[in-house]
Amino acid sequence: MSAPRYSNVDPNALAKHFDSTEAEKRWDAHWQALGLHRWDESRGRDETFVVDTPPPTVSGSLHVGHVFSYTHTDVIVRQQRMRGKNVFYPMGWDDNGLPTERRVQNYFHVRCEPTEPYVADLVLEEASAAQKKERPRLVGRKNFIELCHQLTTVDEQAYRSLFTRLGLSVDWRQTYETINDRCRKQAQLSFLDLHAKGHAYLSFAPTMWDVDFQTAVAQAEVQDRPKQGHFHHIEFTVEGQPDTFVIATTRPELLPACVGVTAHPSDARYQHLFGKKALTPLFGVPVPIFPSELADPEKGSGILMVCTFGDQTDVLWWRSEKLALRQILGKTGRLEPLTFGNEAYPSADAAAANAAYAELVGKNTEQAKKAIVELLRNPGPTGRAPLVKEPEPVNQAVKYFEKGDRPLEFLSTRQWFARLIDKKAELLEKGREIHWHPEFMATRYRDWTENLGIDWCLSRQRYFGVPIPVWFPLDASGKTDFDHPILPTSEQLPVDPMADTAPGYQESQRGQPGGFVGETDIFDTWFTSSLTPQIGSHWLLDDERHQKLFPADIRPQSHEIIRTWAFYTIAKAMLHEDSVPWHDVVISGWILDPDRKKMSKSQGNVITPMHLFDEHGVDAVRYWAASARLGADTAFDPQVFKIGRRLTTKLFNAAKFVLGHQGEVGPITHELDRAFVQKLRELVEKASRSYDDYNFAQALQDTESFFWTHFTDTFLELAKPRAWRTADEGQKQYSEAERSSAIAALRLGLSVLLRLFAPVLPYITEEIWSWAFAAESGQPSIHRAS
RNA sequence: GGACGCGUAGCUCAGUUGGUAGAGCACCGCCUUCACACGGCGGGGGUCACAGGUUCGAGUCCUGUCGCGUCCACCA
Repeated sequence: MSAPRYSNVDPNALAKHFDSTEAEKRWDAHWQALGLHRWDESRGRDETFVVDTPPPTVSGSLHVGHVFSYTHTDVIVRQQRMRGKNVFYPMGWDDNGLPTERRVQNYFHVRCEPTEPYVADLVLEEASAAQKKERPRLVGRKNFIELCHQLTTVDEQAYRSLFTRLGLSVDWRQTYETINDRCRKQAQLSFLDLHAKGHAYLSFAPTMWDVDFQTAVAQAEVQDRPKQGHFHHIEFTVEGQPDTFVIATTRPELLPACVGVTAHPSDARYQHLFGKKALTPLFGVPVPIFPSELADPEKGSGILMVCTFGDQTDVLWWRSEKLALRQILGKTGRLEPLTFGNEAYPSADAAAANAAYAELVGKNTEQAKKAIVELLRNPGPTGRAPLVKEPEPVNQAVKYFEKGDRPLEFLSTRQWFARLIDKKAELLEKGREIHWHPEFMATRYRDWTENLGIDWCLSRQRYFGVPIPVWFPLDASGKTDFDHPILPTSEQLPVDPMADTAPGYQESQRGQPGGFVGETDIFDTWFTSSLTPQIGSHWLLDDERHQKLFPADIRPQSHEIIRTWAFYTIAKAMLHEDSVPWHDVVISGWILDPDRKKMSKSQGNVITPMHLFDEHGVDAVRYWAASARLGADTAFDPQVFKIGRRLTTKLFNAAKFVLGHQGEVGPITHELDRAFVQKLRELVEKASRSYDDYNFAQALQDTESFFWTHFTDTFLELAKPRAWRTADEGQKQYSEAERSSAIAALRLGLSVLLRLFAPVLPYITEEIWSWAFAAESGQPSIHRAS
């Protein structure tokens, strides 16, 4: 048995300082040559670690928040790889949705018009200022998608170079764009599966509608914003009675859409009115007065009008009381032409009602509000003005589309939904099967799921996105038969029903009586995003691969999209395969600027990340990111980069010392050395436990603290005399055994600490590893050393 | 209005099952000794948001209050 060989370095041959930029390039190339980050598809599920990477929205803007959260994932991934796991770490680009749609429209000065035919050889450049003054060019959906590819390819490159520079150990062979053929196919397969299982349905029902984007929106895309409104106190009369009462409303313009009046059943002021009919002022429309527990006697006058539709509660009352549908608002948010005195809009005085409505028609809600207030100032049937006093300001919370500028309206439109309300119990159960990091984030999922009010509205009336793969037959009179949708086979996907012919028909039959029409709507972008685990695993396209990659191990994401991305992903996995999509969710916090505000582009406080790498070194930036606990918001603090930098420098210098000693390395026999090794062992156990719990911040802190306190400040100084083995001025002369024990302990300590630091500081640790340990261990990269 | 998180040194943050308050930065002083001045050694600095409670003992557990943040909430 030959003595093990040990490699040394000549400290004088090494650079005085660690050149991080040069090392980053060198080791990136090394890892690429080794294929270090590649997923090995031949290995089984149990030895594989699968990441459901968040596909960033490709819009060309990158900020330090990306650096922060993606580093968290990479630290976890690198640790798993060192544990011997076969890592599947893909990258997706989310180029499906409104941000891309807007950017492409702007850049090329085009508009998507699904009815436009496809132009095979369309070549467009960035539009000039002069071109942008003209009308935008109309292009078909397929051309629009191609333009999207053209533009996002550039953006993807920018993202990739940032992520590469950051040292993300992504397997770049596993990339996808959410709008590419395969993802569109998988989204449409998902729909076919939901439809076949009865989870997807078509409904003509009131849904939340954005009048600017002119599309339906889902509950998850809605946010409340404070808004100042005005209470308008309006007097109603009662049919066949002398009674009157006053309602308070912030939306007087919906008076023509009033279909009922309600108050709390125990409200003594109004009990005598229940069962009677009220007559609306100006329009003289008789509407039922009914009691409802949902009416709050404390709000306004305690009695209110129900309109189609002022808000979500109106929808509830409309359903439960089977009230009439009088929809005055059109999809553009303006009051549509209609006639009072017919069955839908009955009136005691049709002529007066139509005259009043003529003042409102064509106006938007704000304009109509002003106009109707003026009308209500005129004397009514009682001889008094229905507007009994001047409007009073009131603060209210109003629902907006998260990307919209005007309040949402409730319109009755045709939409596709996925059934979720009746599956809350199962959804909650799946949420409990998943481990949330930090744990309290599970509450957000639970609360959202428990309070879900409406099914998932899947359809959007937009142009760019994944088309809903459905056609409808037209009957002999040319009327659309929505009850018998025509679906493609899975082999035909992806399809665009506006461009592709319905199965069993000729293209010439499009729009003709007895022919067909294509569904114009596209999917909610979350419909595709909620499939990222299945997109990674090639669900329904490659069964063997799917078995090896699904469910995934971790889903990294931020907390504000628990109700959307996490929720819908859980819902999809449950509906499709009755499975969880992943076992663990790791939630990164936000980066706050020094004033504790969230960094965002719109607030102009974004710090672009690239220069941080040049200035501090990638390892130092990663150190900053990894110092933050999962779920905790962190202030942007350049001071922490400096600490990270100091750590890499110290590692560099300590390694120079430890590995600079020539000669044999003996067994660890000295008492001091054995004590050190014992402490080292305890550190490894503790840090490993932390890493296993995805608590890398704790592992880093413990390792760092040990490194400074026990290694450099204490043990290294204690071991120095023996390592040098000098006998200056009467000092003790150490034996060869004492010397070689010290060297062995120092090398062991360094090698262990390097490996504990490696997930966070991949470059400096790889650099030092290469000096000696790579040759000794036969493992050319520390990132595979266990 | 509800839920969740946070509140510890001037700043950024740790504080495991309760057991005498910690680190780094910043500040002050000393030291160029052969891994490192991108260092080392030493020092000052805190009513642990506030008020009660449990306990021999509370930064830690319980209750309440205040402040900050996030998410949610039926627009009268």
